[in-house]
Amino acid sequence: MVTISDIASALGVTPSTVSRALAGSPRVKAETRAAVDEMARKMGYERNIMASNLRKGRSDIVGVVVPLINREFFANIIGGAESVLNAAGYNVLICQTKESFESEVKALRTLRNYHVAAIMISHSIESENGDHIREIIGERMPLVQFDRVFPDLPGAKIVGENFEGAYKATKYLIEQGYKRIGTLAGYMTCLLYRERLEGYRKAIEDSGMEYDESIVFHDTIVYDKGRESCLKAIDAGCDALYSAGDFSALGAIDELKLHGIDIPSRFGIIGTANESFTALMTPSLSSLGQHPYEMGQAAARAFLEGRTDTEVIPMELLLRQSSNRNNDIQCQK
Amino acid sequence: MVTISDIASALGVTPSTVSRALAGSPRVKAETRAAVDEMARKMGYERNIMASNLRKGRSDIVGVVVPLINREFFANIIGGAESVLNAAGYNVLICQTKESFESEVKALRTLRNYHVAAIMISHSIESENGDHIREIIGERMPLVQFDRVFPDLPGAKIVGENFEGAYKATKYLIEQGYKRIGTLAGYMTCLLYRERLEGYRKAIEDSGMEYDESIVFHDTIVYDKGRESCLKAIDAGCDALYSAGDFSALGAIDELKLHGIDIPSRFGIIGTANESFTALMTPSLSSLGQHPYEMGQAAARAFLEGRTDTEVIPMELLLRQSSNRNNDIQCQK
DNA sequence: AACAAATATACAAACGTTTGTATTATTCTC
DNA sequence: GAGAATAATACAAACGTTTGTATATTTGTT
Repeated sequence: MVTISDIASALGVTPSTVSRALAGSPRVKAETRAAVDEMARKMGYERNIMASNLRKGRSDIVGVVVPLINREFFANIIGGAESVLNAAGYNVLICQTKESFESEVKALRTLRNYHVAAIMISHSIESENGDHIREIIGERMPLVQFDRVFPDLPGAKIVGENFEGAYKATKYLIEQGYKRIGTLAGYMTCLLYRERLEGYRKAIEDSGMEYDESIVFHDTIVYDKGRESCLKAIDAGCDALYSAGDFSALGAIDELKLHGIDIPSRFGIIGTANESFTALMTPSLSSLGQHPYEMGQAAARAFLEGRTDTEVIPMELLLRQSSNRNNDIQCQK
Repeated sequence: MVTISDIASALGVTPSTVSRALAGSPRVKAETRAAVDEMARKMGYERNIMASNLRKGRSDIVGVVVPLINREFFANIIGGAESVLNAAGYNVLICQTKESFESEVKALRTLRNYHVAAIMISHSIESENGDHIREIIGERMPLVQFDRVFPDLPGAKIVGENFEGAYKATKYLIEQGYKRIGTLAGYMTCLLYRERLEGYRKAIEDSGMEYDESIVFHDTIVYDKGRESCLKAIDAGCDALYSAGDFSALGAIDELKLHGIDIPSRFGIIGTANESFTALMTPSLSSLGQHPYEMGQAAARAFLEGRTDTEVIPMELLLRQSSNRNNDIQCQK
């Protein structure tokens, strides 16, 4: 590996001059800089980032911790964050926790050992509070939380418009004439699911219906749970569901198909997250879309600008067949 | 930040002893080691990986370069690689090229500057050969290529069973009684698409059909191209397509629906990659499934074991509705 | 008890940068 | 052309580890 010292001795100058030349410092003469650049190119020099970071006492790595990397939602968040961070000269180290608390602790430790420039995290389902995060990253490391956030932690937060979104989705089901609307509500340890549930509740109550605990299905976010809870919902006389996730909505649809219950004429359903399969299935699944790419960008910008406020990213109700009882919309992709 | 020197002075020993104690070296007395561990824990010490790596002249980061992170196929490869690498004490730095040659060069440079332990790459579509890879990473950096590989580069290669897979898929369409089978063939700059095309060709010729260039559609791997080429295929009298990708197959299906051509009775289609939407759409799309998770694991193991051979991962034909003309299979998920 | 062998720790250099300070070379002013 | 001001470069320490060698301590042998 060729170092700045190699370049320095090749040119008969000192490493410090080479370092400054490569950094474009005005303290080195233009012709010297040119000579250094030329020699660096010729010798195939590439700066050792570790050494550089060590000396500078900082890193150009931003650590991103997500529950699952193969969820489109998170993959797109990472993509958005990456685009902004790369442009600002940062690299992204991705850790996935697979929804495990233990993995999350391990990931945070690793990132801390790298002395990363910042940590961006969406916590795992198993994490009930942010104590471990606070404890591991300390006071000085910039922290940005996105999507799943612990409100009591310091630092910026980028969240979806969960309350309003769930309100809109539920309201829409009501307007379509569905009479008994349940919800697949997700994990109550996560603020965002609590908010969605509140939005659902408000919509129900605002339209004079009764909020009925017996058709609120908790912890329902994966496919199997969706099927299971849908069966209970059918038995409880529901004719619609607002699901706080797309995968549970998918399970519900398969369960409905199994029972020969037509969607959307006899049963309506709206999911959340706008995973790409929602548009492709039959019937296509209406979904409360997030904007993950923008969310990732916002998280990155919050770090770059040193902000510590909470930013709310709008959610958009994407209407497809699964909730189109009155057949009054053109189905979009 | 607390360093080994802090621990050392707190205990009245030298940093070297602390370093050895923490590394579990037999050169330090058991009680000293215990004291050091205790003090490290008490002071909240975490090793500075940058300094460690710099001194040791090596890194515990493995760089993974993929075209797109939000493709399930690649996300699962990353997941597989990560599981093996994490267990071996490595961390994974992910770069996505978005199919751009320029980004690929930049990513490789970055990883080289980090002096990563190894580079695992699936090259972008724009990369026509591996010269830039060879040039940037030099002789000494371990290289593992997966899925999209340049055969002339040194190092391990993990590839799908492309020829056999495409052969199987095409053969199956023939056995279902389709008479004029075209192919959405992908990019001929990629070896894997050339191999799939060869498999298709062999299957066609083996069954006494004529290999017809006019129904081989190149560069067809994204949705829009799939639609476009499918239209041409219809005009050319095709009644089936083997698509080297799932997204192009999806486009084709939408085009067929638009023309009211029933699938699978009047037109059969099989895609490749087993993206999860294939099982969810209607009609569900038969697909030549890869095993990306296993592929990622294999790539990681090839690096860990220092292998430089080529490993072939089987492909599995997943039969669903889109090719089920004779209605002779139970549709699986 | 004296010496060798072993064990345990200390010393110091090194990894490749960056950067504050010191030194030398150049330009300007009168 | 002497002195001041400025520009350009050199020197050296530092970032936090690791590790080869040297030193000090303990143990074992006769």
